[in-house]
Amino acid sequence: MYGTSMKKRLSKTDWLDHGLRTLAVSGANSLKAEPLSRSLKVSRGSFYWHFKDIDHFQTDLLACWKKRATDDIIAEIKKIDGDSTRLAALMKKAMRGTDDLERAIRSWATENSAVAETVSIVDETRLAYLAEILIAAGVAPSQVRSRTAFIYWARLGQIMMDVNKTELSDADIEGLAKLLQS
Amino acid sequence: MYGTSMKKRLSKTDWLDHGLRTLAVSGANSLKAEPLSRSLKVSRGSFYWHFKDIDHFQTDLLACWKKRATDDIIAEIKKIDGDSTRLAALMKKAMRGTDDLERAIRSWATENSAVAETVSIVDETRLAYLAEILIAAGVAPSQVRSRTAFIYWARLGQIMMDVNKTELSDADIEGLAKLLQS
DNA sequence: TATGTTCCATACATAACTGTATGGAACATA
DNA sequence: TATGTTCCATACAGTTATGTATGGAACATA
Repeated sequence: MYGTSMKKRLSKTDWLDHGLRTLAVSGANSLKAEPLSRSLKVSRGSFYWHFKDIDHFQTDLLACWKKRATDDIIAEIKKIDGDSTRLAALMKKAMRGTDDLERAIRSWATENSAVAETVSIVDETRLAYLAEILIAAGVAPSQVRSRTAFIYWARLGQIMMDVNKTELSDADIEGLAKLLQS
Repeated sequence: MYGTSMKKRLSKTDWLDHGLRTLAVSGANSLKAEPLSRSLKVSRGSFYWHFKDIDHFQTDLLACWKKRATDDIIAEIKKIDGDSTRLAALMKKAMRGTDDLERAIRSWATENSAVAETVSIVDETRLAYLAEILIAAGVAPSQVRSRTAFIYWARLGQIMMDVNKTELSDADIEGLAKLLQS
């Protein structure tokens, strides 16, 4: 039992999971029937049984990511009561490390308008959540919109930078958070 | 005399200019000999006369962008004396609008390590420039690194967002700049 | 206008991927 | 174990790209 599972036959979900992994690791250019089949050690017959064509596969994949991203936000919102209302706490969790899948999705969105559309919707959800945090932190209403955008952009940009040479320390984040909620 | 120039024969520079335009408009996936030749209304014979192969073309294209990006920074630095030393002034110029070429380059870098390498170098140059601005603005040395990174990330993230639904007003930027140089 | 250089068209061989059609294997269940 | 359903392999046709080889057009200059 080496590798990832020893199942003989694949489900649609198997394909989509593998698709998301591939997207994160190799980018949207690798979302093709032939290479995907190879890496799953099956023929394209399997792919074309589960999906009508590449477009449908990518559409399903995108929906899969959207649901996942949205669920994550909802889970975060449910935790808003104690600690996480503080901006610094959120930033210490979110403003660090890499996110290959997010980065790949962003890159994909640059060349695919359907992806861009979905990404835009997810952005709205996240921005709304972040705005709530700022409001709860007591940021003046007139400042909420711009600061929310600024923080969100910053995380995005951080994700797009290849290596994170500039890892933020706790003190760094506390300093920034203090500014941004003043 | 319609369209872009009526020259009969193309130079290497013509090809590279067209490459950068294509990159900005259609993304790195369109940097292929066949489509590029089509849109220039010549055969691939022209392409393969000027460039050994696709890799060499892309390498030249990347060098072209790097030089341009670096020159831009140098030009900015030369202007540091009056107005531009103020962070707000810089942000009013830089933190607005779209930048399709930059966005396409970033997306490209996600899937091509050579591109990522070059982008990383350009990032360093820009970050160093931005840090100078913050220092000149009187930001405490201990805060310079994290705030520089934060601002740079924010511009990057802004570029990666498809439409700029959240355009910053002068007041927004002045507010943010005031925070970030305090 | 003759000539060498620069640039391009065309034809060919090769590779990777798409999508379809068809037969058959694997599986669950009666 | 018989049977219908689910899943996959294989073979084929078509598309789009790469890179090379070769001949010839366009150009500058003597």
